[in-house]
Amino acid sequence: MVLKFITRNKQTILYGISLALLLFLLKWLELRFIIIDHAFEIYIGFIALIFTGLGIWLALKLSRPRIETVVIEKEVMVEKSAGPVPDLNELEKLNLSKRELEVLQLMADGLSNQEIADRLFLSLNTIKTHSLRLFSKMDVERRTQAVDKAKKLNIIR
Amino acid sequence: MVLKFITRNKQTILYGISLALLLFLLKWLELRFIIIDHAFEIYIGFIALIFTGLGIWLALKLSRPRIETVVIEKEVMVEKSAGPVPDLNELEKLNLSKRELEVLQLMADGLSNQEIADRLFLSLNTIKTHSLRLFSKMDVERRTQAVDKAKKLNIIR
DNA sequence: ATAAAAATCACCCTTAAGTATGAATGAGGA
DNA sequence: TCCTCATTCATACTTAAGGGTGATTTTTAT
Repeated sequence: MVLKFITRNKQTILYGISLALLLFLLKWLELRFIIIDHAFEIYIGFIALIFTGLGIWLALKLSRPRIETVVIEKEVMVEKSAGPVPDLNELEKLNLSKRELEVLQLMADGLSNQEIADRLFLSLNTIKTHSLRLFSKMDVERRTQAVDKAKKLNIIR
Repeated sequence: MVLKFITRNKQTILYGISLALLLFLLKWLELRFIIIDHAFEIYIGFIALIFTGLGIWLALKLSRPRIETVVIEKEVMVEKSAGPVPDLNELEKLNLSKRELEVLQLMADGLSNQEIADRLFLSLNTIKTHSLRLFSKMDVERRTQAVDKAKKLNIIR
Protein backbone atom coordinates (compact mmCIF):
# COMPACT_ATOMS: atom_id res chain seq x y z
CA MET A 1 0.00 0.00 0.00
CA VAL A 2 2.60 2.50 1.15
CA LEU A 3 5.10 1.08 -1.28
CA LYS A 4 2.67 1.48 -4.12
CA PHE A 5 2.08 5.06 -3.13
CA ILE A 6 5.80 5.67 -3.15
CA THR A 7 6.38 4.18 -6.55
CA ARG A 8 3.47 6.00 -8.09
CA ASN A 9 4.51 9.34 -6.71
CA LYS A 10 8.23 8.82 -7.06
CA GLN A 11 8.82 12.02 -8.91
CA THR A 12 6.78 14.13 -6.58
CA ILE A 13 8.58 12.68 -3.60
CA LEU A 14 11.89 13.35 -5.29
CA TYR A 15 10.75 16.89 -5.84
CA GLY A 16 9.96 17.19 -2.16
CA ILE A 17 13.34 15.83 -1.20
CA SER A 18 15.14 18.15 -3.54
CA LEU A 19 13.13 21.02 -2.14
CA ALA A 20 14.25 20.07 1.33
CA LEU A 21 17.84 19.89 0.17
CA LEU A 22 17.51 23.28 -1.44
CA LEU A 23 16.14 24.76 1.75
CA PHE A 24 19.13 23.36 3.58
CA LEU A 25 21.34 24.92 0.94
CA LEU A 26 19.59 28.19 1.46
CA LYS A 27 20.07 27.85 5.18
CA TRP A 28 23.74 27.23 4.65
CA LEU A 29 24.02 30.24 2.38
CA GLU A 30 22.22 32.29 4.97
CA LEU A 31 24.88 31.46 7.50
CA ARG A 32 27.57 32.20 5.01
CA PHE A 33 26.29 35.63 4.17
CA ILE A 34 25.21 36.29 7.70
CA ILE A 35 21.84 37.48 6.66
CA ILE A 36 19.65 36.14 9.30
CA ASP A 37 16.07 36.03 10.43
CA HIS A 38 15.20 32.38 10.90
CA ALA A 39 11.52 32.87 11.22
CA PHE A 40 11.34 34.69 7.95
CA GLU A 41 13.10 31.98 5.98
CA ILE A 42 11.02 29.23 7.44
CA TYR A 43 7.92 31.24 6.86
CA ILE A 44 8.80 31.76 3.24
CA GLY A 45 9.59 28.10 2.78
CA PHE A 46 6.29 27.22 4.35
CA ILE A 47 4.44 29.57 2.07
CA ALA A 48 6.27 28.16 -0.91
CA LEU A 49 5.36 24.60 0.00
CA ILE A 50 1.76 25.40 0.69
CA PHE A 51 1.25 27.29 -2.49
CA THR A 52 3.05 24.69 -4.53
CA GLY A 53 0.63 22.18 -3.12
CA LEU A 54 -2.21 24.53 -3.89
CA GLY A 55 -1.00 24.83 -7.43
CA ILE A 56 -0.80 21.09 -7.84
CA TRP A 57 -4.24 20.66 -6.38
CA LEU A 58 -5.62 23.37 -8.59
CA ALA A 59 -4.09 21.89 -11.68
CA LEU A 60 -5.36 18.42 -10.94
CA LYS A 61 -8.82 19.71 -10.12
CA LEU A 62 -9.19 22.12 -12.96
CA SER A 63 -7.31 20.52 -15.81
CA ARG A 64 -9.64 18.92 -18.25
CA PRO A 65 -8.61 15.44 -19.27
CA ARG A 66 -7.02 15.23 -22.68
CA ILE A 67 -9.50 13.67 -25.03
CA GLU A 68 -8.20 11.32 -27.60
CA THR A 69 -10.60 11.00 -30.45
CA VAL A 70 -10.64 7.77 -32.31
CA VAL A 71 -12.21 8.10 -35.70
CA ILE A 72 -13.64 4.96 -37.09
CA GLU A 73 -14.27 5.25 -40.76
CA LYS A 74 -17.32 3.41 -41.85
CA GLU A 75 -16.94 2.55 -45.48
CA VAL A 76 -19.90 3.00 -47.77
CA MET A 77 -19.83 1.56 -51.23
CA VAL A 78 -20.64 4.04 -53.94
CA GLU A 79 -20.61 3.83 -57.69
CA LYS A 80 -17.46 5.14 -59.21
CA SER A 81 -18.40 8.63 -60.23
CA ALA A 82 -18.11 10.55 -63.48
CA GLY A 83 -19.25 7.66 -65.61
CA PRO A 84 -16.93 5.72 -67.86
CA VAL A 85 -14.16 7.99 -69.03
CA PRO A 86 -13.64 11.72 -68.75
CA ASP A 87 -10.38 10.92 -70.45
CA LEU A 88 -10.33 12.45 -73.86
CA ASN A 89 -11.67 15.84 -73.01
CA GLU A 90 -9.29 16.39 -70.17
CA LEU A 91 -6.44 14.95 -72.12
CA GLU A 92 -6.96 17.30 -75.03
CA LYS A 93 -7.23 20.24 -72.74
CA LEU A 94 -3.78 19.47 -71.41
CA ASN A 95 -2.50 19.17 -74.97
CA LEU A 96 0.14 16.62 -74.14
CA SER A 97 2.25 15.15 -76.92
CA LYS A 98 2.66 11.42 -77.46
CA ARG A 99 6.07 11.35 -75.87
CA GLU A 100 4.98 13.34 -72.89
CA LEU A 101 2.13 10.96 -72.25
CA GLU A 102 4.49 8.02 -72.60
CA VAL A 103 6.86 9.54 -70.10
CA LEU A 104 3.98 10.30 -67.76
CA GLN A 105 2.80 6.71 -67.87
CA LEU A 106 6.26 5.39 -67.09
CA MET A 107 6.58 7.87 -64.26
CA ALA A 108 3.32 6.53 -62.87
CA ASP A 109 4.85 3.05 -62.97
CA GLY A 110 7.51 4.28 -60.60
CA LEU A 111 10.40 4.47 -63.01
CA SER A 112 13.22 6.95 -62.55
CA ASN A 113 14.18 9.35 -65.31
CA GLN A 114 17.19 7.20 -66.13
CA GLU A 115 15.06 4.09 -66.38
CA ILE A 116 12.59 5.86 -68.63
CA ALA A 117 15.47 7.03 -70.81
CA ASP A 118 16.78 3.48 -71.10
CA ARG A 119 13.34 2.10 -71.81
CA LEU A 120 12.68 4.57 -74.63
CA PHE A 121 16.27 4.61 -75.92
CA LEU A 122 16.56 8.29 -75.21
CA SER A 123 18.95 10.53 -73.38
CA LEU A 124 18.39 11.38 -69.74
CA ASN A 125 18.33 15.04 -70.74
CA THR A 126 15.55 14.38 -73.15
CA ILE A 127 13.45 12.82 -70.46
CA LYS A 128 14.11 15.82 -68.31
CA THR A 129 12.91 18.23 -70.97
CA HIS A 130 9.84 16.12 -71.61
CA SER A 131 9.04 15.96 -67.95
CA LEU A 132 9.50 19.71 -67.56
CA ARG A 133 7.14 20.47 -70.43
CA LEU A 134 4.80 17.92 -68.93
CA PHE A 135 4.84 19.54 -65.50
CA SER A 136 4.34 22.90 -67.08
CA LYS A 137 1.35 21.76 -69.11
CA MET A 138 -0.20 19.96 -66.17
CA ASP A 139 0.55 22.84 -63.87
CA VAL A 140 2.40 20.79 -61.28
CA GLU A 141 5.88 20.84 -59.81
CA ARG A 142 6.73 17.23 -59.11
CA ARG A 143 6.35 13.87 -60.80
CA THR A 144 4.31 12.62 -57.86
CA GLN A 145 1.83 15.44 -58.30
CA ALA A 146 1.69 14.81 -62.03
CA VAL A 147 0.95 11.13 -61.48
CA ASP A 148 -1.69 11.86 -58.88
CA LYS A 149 -3.42 14.39 -61.09
CA ALA A 150 -3.21 12.18 -64.16
CA LYS A 151 -4.81 9.29 -62.31
CA LYS A 152 -7.57 11.47 -60.99
CA LEU A 153 -8.27 12.67 -64.52
CA ASN A 154 -8.13 9.09 -65.77
CA ILE A 155 -5.70 9.97 -68.51
CA ILE A 156 -3.44 7.10 -67.49
CA ARG A 157 -4.11 3.67 -66.06
CA MET B 1 26.56 4.96 -13.75
CA VAL B 2 26.34 8.58 -12.75
CA LEU B 3 25.37 9.48 -16.27
CA LYS B 4 22.60 6.95 -16.22
CA PHE B 5 21.27 8.41 -13.00
CA ILE B 6 21.31 11.85 -14.53
CA THR B 7 19.46 10.85 -17.66
CA ARG B 8 16.89 8.88 -15.73
CA ASN B 9 16.14 11.68 -13.33
CA LYS B 10 16.58 14.47 -15.79
CA GLN B 11 13.19 16.01 -15.11
CA THR B 12 13.54 15.99 -11.38
CA ILE B 13 16.97 17.50 -11.61
CA LEU B 14 15.69 20.21 -13.90
CA TYR B 15 12.93 20.98 -11.45
CA GLY B 16 15.50 21.20 -8.69
CA ILE B 17 17.67 23.54 -10.67
CA SER B 18 14.84 25.83 -11.66
CA LEU B 19 13.64 25.85 -8.09
CA ALA B 20 17.09 26.80 -6.93
CA LEU B 21 17.18 29.67 -9.41
CA LEU B 22 13.81 30.78 -8.18
CA LEU B 23 14.92 30.76 -4.58
CA PHE B 24 17.99 32.76 -5.45
CA LEU B 25 15.76 35.26 -7.21
CA LEU B 26 13.61 35.49 -4.12
CA LYS B 27 16.63 35.93 -1.93
CA TRP B 28 17.77 38.77 -4.10
CA LEU B 29 14.32 40.31 -4.06
CA GLU B 30 14.27 39.94 -0.32
CA LEU B 31 17.38 42.05 0.00
CA ARG B 32 15.88 44.61 -2.32
CA PHE B 33 12.61 44.80 -0.49
CA ILE B 34 14.17 44.90 2.91
CA ILE B 35 15.99 47.96 1.81
CA ILE B 36 12.84 49.45 0.38
CA ASP B 37 11.04 48.33 3.51
CA HIS B 38 7.45 47.36 4.29
CA ALA B 39 6.75 45.60 1.07
CA PHE B 40 6.20 42.39 2.97
CA GLU B 41 2.72 41.69 1.74
CA ILE B 42 3.73 42.21 -1.85
CA TYR B 43 6.64 39.89 -1.37
CA ILE B 44 4.48 37.16 0.08
CA GLY B 45 1.93 37.59 -2.66
CA PHE B 46 4.68 37.31 -5.19
CA ILE B 47 5.91 34.09 -3.67
CA ALA B 48 2.44 32.69 -3.48
CA LEU B 49 1.82 33.44 -7.12
CA ILE B 50 5.11 32.01 -8.29
CA PHE B 51 4.79 28.82 -6.30
CA THR B 52 1.20 28.33 -7.28
CA GLY B 53 2.33 28.58 -10.86
CA LEU B 54 5.14 26.18 -10.14
CA GLY B 55 2.69 23.76 -8.61
CA ILE B 56 0.39 23.94 -11.58
CA TRP B 57 3.28 23.44 -13.92
CA LEU B 58 4.52 20.49 -11.91
CA ALA B 59 1.12 18.88 -11.81
CA LEU B 60 0.63 19.28 -15.53
CA LYS B 61 4.08 17.88 -16.20
CA LEU B 62 3.88 14.96 -13.84
CA SER B 63 0.31 13.85 -14.09
CA ARG B 64 -0.40 11.44 -16.87
CA PRO B 65 -3.35 12.75 -18.80
CA ARG B 66 -6.54 10.83 -18.47
CA ILE B 67 -7.57 9.67 -21.86
CA GLU B 68 -11.14 9.53 -22.88
CA THR B 69 -11.88 7.67 -26.03
CA VAL B 70 -14.61 9.06 -28.18
CA VAL B 71 -15.68 6.99 -31.09
CA ILE B 72 -16.98 8.90 -34.05
CA GLU B 73 -18.40 7.10 -36.98
CA LYS B 74 -17.56 8.76 -40.21
CA GLU B 75 -18.93 7.73 -43.52
CA VAL B 76 -16.50 7.69 -46.37
CA MET B 77 -17.20 7.29 -50.00
CA VAL B 78 -15.29 4.50 -51.57
CA GLU B 79 -15.07 3.40 -55.14
CA LYS B 80 -17.00 0.25 -55.72
CA SER B 81 -14.42 -1.28 -58.01
CA ALA B 82 -10.97 -2.47 -56.99
CA GLY B 83 -12.12 -6.04 -56.94
CA PRO B 84 -12.06 -8.20 -53.86
CA VAL B 85 -10.01 -5.79 -51.78
CA PRO B 86 -6.72 -7.44 -50.83
CA ASP B 87 -6.26 -4.57 -48.39
CA LEU B 88 -5.87 -5.85 -44.89
CA ASN B 89 -3.89 -8.95 -45.56
CA GLU B 90 -1.34 -7.21 -47.70
CA LEU B 91 -1.22 -4.28 -45.34
CA GLU B 92 -0.46 -6.48 -42.37
CA LYS B 93 2.16 -8.36 -44.31
CA LEU B 94 3.99 -5.12 -44.91
CA ASN B 95 3.76 -4.33 -41.20
CA LEU B 96 3.66 -0.58 -41.67
CA SER B 97 3.23 1.67 -38.68
CA LYS B 98 0.58 4.36 -38.47
CA ARG B 99 3.00 7.11 -39.26
CA GLU B 100 4.51 5.29 -42.18
CA LEU B 101 1.08 4.77 -43.67
CA GLU B 102 0.27 8.43 -43.13
CA VAL B 103 3.45 9.48 -44.89
CA LEU B 104 2.74 7.06 -47.70
CA GLN B 105 -0.71 8.52 -48.21
CA LEU B 106 0.62 12.05 -48.34
CA MET B 107 3.31 10.96 -50.78
CA ALA B 108 0.57 9.54 -52.96
CA ASP B 109 -1.11 12.93 -52.88
CA GLY B 110 2.00 14.36 -54.47
CA LEU B 111 3.40 16.17 -51.47
CA SER B 112 7.14 16.70 -51.06
CA ASN B 113 8.91 15.57 -47.92
CA GLN B 114 9.01 19.15 -46.69
CA GLU B 115 5.30 19.59 -47.24
CA ILE B 116 4.58 16.34 -45.41
CA ALA B 117 6.75 17.50 -42.55
CA ASP B 118 4.85 20.78 -42.34
CA ARG B 119 1.52 19.02 -42.56
CA LEU B 120 2.31 16.63 -39.72
CA PHE B 121 4.26 19.16 -37.66
CA LEU B 122 7.38 17.04 -37.90
CA SER B 123 10.97 17.56 -38.89
CA LEU B 124 12.09 16.95 -42.43
CA ASN B 125 14.54 14.40 -41.08
CA THR B 126 11.74 12.50 -39.44
CA ILE B 127 9.88 12.24 -42.70
CA LYS B 128 13.02 10.99 -44.33
CA THR B 129 13.50 8.25 -41.78
CA HIS B 130 9.86 7.27 -42.03
CA SER B 131 10.06 7.12 -45.79
CA LEU B 132 13.26 5.09 -45.70
CA ARG B 133 11.71 2.51 -43.38
CA LEU B 134 8.68 2.56 -45.61
CA PHE B 135 10.70 1.88 -48.75
CA SER B 136 12.56 -0.84 -46.97
CA LYS B 137 9.38 -2.53 -45.79
CA MET B 138 7.73 -2.22 -49.18
CA ASP B 139 10.89 -3.29 -50.93
CA VAL B 140 11.07 -0.30 -53.25
CA GLU B 141 13.60 2.42 -53.90
CA ARG B 142 11.57 5.48 -54.78
CA ARG B 143 8.44 7.22 -53.57
CA THR B 144 6.87 6.80 -56.98
CA GLN B 145 7.35 3.05 -56.80
CA ALA B 146 5.98 2.98 -53.29
CA VAL B 147 2.87 4.88 -54.34
CA ASP B 148 2.35 2.69 -57.39
CA LYS B 149 2.68 -0.49 -55.37
CA ALA B 150 0.48 0.78 -52.58
CA LYS B 151 -2.27 1.68 -55.01
CA LYS B 152 -2.06 -1.68 -56.67
CA LEU B 153 -2.37 -3.38 -53.29
CA ASN B 154 -5.23 -1.04 -52.39
CA ILE B 155 -3.65 -0.09 -49.12
CA ILE B 156 -4.19 3.59 -49.90
CA ARG B 157 -6.88 5.45 -51.73
C1' DA C 1 10.11 -3.11 -14.14
C1' DT C 2 12.27 -3.93 -18.21
C1' DA C 3 12.67 -5.02 -22.76
C1' DA C 4 11.06 -4.10 -27.44
C1' DA C 5 9.01 -1.31 -30.85
C1' DA C 6 7.64 3.08 -32.59
C1' DA C 7 8.56 7.77 -33.22
C1' DT C 8 11.37 11.67 -33.28
C1' DC C 9 15.46 14.29 -34.82
C1' DA C 10 20.34 15.22 -36.27
C1' DC C 11 24.45 15.08 -39.38
C1' DC C 12 26.60 13.90 -43.38
C1' DC C 13 27.00 12.33 -47.81
C1' DT C 14 25.55 10.74 -52.63
C1' DT C 15 22.42 10.65 -56.28
C1' DA C 16 18.24 11.94 -58.63
C1' DA C 17 15.06 15.45 -59.80
C1' DG C 18 13.96 19.76 -61.22
C1' DT C 19 15.25 24.59 -63.61
C1' DA C 20 16.96 27.54 -67.16
C1' DT C 21 18.72 28.18 -71.53
C1' DG C 22 20.12 27.12 -75.98
C1' DA C 23 20.20 24.57 -80.11
C1' DA C 24 19.83 21.02 -83.96
C1' DT C 25 16.69 18.16 -86.69
C1' DG C 26 12.71 16.54 -89.08
C1' DA C 27 7.72 16.27 -90.15
C1' DG C 28 3.76 18.63 -91.59
C1' DG C 29 0.81 22.70 -92.45
C1' DA C 30 0.10 27.36 -94.47
C1' DT D 1 9.11 27.20 -99.55
C1' DC D 2 8.79 28.80 -95.03
C1' DC D 3 7.29 28.40 -90.60
C1' DT D 4 5.80 25.92 -86.59
C1' DC D 5 6.07 22.41 -83.46
C1' DA D 6 7.54 18.13 -81.65
C1' DT D 7 11.55 15.79 -80.58
C1' DT D 8 16.01 15.31 -79.40
C1' DC D 9 20.18 16.51 -76.73
C1' DA D 10 23.58 19.45 -74.10
C1' DT D 11 25.57 22.20 -70.23
C1' DA D 12 25.26 24.14 -65.88
C1' DC D 13 23.04 25.00 -61.76
C1' DT D 14 19.90 24.43 -57.54
C1' DT D 15 17.06 21.75 -54.77
C1' DA D 16 14.97 17.51 -53.26
C1' DA D 17 15.29 12.72 -52.42
C1' DG D 18 17.63 8.77 -50.88
C1' DG D 19 20.78 6.45 -47.69
C1' DG D 20 23.57 5.39 -43.42
C1' DT D 21 24.36 5.93 -38.61
C1' DG D 22 23.36 7.13 -34.06
C1' DA D 23 20.74 9.11 -30.26
C1' DT D 24 16.68 10.25 -27.40
C1' DT D 25 12.06 9.77 -26.13
C1' DT D 26 7.58 7.70 -25.96
C1' DT D 27 4.62 3.86 -26.20
C1' DT D 28 3.57 -0.76 -25.75
C1' DA D 29 3.92 -5.33 -24.33
C1' DT D 30 5.75 -8.85 -21.39
